[in-house]
Amino acid sequence: MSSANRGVNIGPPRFKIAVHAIVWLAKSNNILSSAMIADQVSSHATFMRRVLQQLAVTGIVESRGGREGGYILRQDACQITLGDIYSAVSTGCAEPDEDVDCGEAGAQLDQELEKILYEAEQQTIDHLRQYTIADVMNRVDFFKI
Amino acid sequence: MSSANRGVNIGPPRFKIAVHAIVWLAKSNNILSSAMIADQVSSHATFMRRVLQQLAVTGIVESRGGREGGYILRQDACQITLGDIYSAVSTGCAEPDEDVDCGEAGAQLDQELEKILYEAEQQTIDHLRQYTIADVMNRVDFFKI
DNA sequence: TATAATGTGCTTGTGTTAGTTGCAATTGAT
DNA sequence: ATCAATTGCAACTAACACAAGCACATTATA
Repeated sequence: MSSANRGVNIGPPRFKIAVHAIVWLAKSNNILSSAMIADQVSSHATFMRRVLQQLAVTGIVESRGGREGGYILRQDACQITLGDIYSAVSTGCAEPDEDVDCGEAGAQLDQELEKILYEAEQQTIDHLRQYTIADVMNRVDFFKI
Repeated sequence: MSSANRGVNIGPPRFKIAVHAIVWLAKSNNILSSAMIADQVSSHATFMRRVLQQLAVTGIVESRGGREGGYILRQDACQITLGDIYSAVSTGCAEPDEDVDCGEAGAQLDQELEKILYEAEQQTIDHLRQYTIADVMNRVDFFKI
C-alpha cells in the first residue's frame, strides 16, 4: 500500500488500511493473524498489529495472543461504521497543537481556528457513521455479503 | 509557526497559515508584502508567496508585482469564508491516489472509500462556509472589527 | 515443552512540507 | 533612464510524520 498522496485532506493515513483489514476480517469471519491480514492489504505485520490494537481498545476487534492467536471481529459488519473506525485510529494523534510562537493575538486566533476545525472533524465523524462495513462491502462484488 | 502535530486530522497544513495571513490583511486593510505578512505569522516570505498565490488564483487576494507591490484583499472580511480558504489551499494537493497494489478487489474497495471520503470532505467545506473571516476576527480581542 | 502468535521499543526508509537561496521579470519612485 | 522593491518561480536543503522492518519479551495453546 503506497503512502503517497492521500487524495483527500481528511482522515488519518491509517484510516483506509484499517477499513481494509476489517473488511477482510468480516469476509473470512474467522480469526486472522497480523501476518495474514498484512498479506491481504499489502502491508506489514508489525504495522498491522499497531493499527489492529487501536481497533481492539475501542472494541471493534478482539486480539488473542499466543499460538493460534490473531484478531477477530467483535461486532457484526452491519454494526461497525466508518465513523467508529475513524475515531479508533485517530486516538493518540489528536493532541492539540503546542502553543504557536506568533504572539498572543496569533495564538488566540489559532485556538479559535482549532475549535472550529475540531467541530468540523466531529461532524465528519458523524457523517461517516452512516456507512457500515457491510455497506462498503456490498459496493464491491468480491466482498458482497 | 510550528509544523508539529496538527491537532485535527482534517485540512491541509497550510490552511491555518492562510487564515492568519488573510486576517492580517483584513486588519491592516492595506497592501502588504510577503515579507511583512511572513513576519506577522512567523513564517517565511517565499513560503507565504506560495500560499498567497493559491489565494490569488481563487480571487481572495490580489497580487501586485514591482515596487510598492504586495498582496491586498479583494473581498470584504465578511464575505470570505473558511470554506473558501480551505478550497483555495487544497488545490494541487488533492489528486486521487495512485492505484494501490493490493489486488483488484482491494483497489475497488479503495475507490469506494475514496468516494466516501471525498463526499465527507465536501461536506466539511460546506460546514466551514458558515464562518467568515470577520466572524473569526471577532472572536479575538486584538482583531475585533 | 515447543510453537506461534501478540505487544512494543527501536532503527531505518521515504514522501510531504516547510525553509532557503538565487534570479528573472515587473513596477513604481526618483 | 535608473534604481529599488517586489512578485514569480525553480532548485535545493531541512525537518517531520509516518510506514517499514527488526528484535525480542510475553503470552497462550497444542
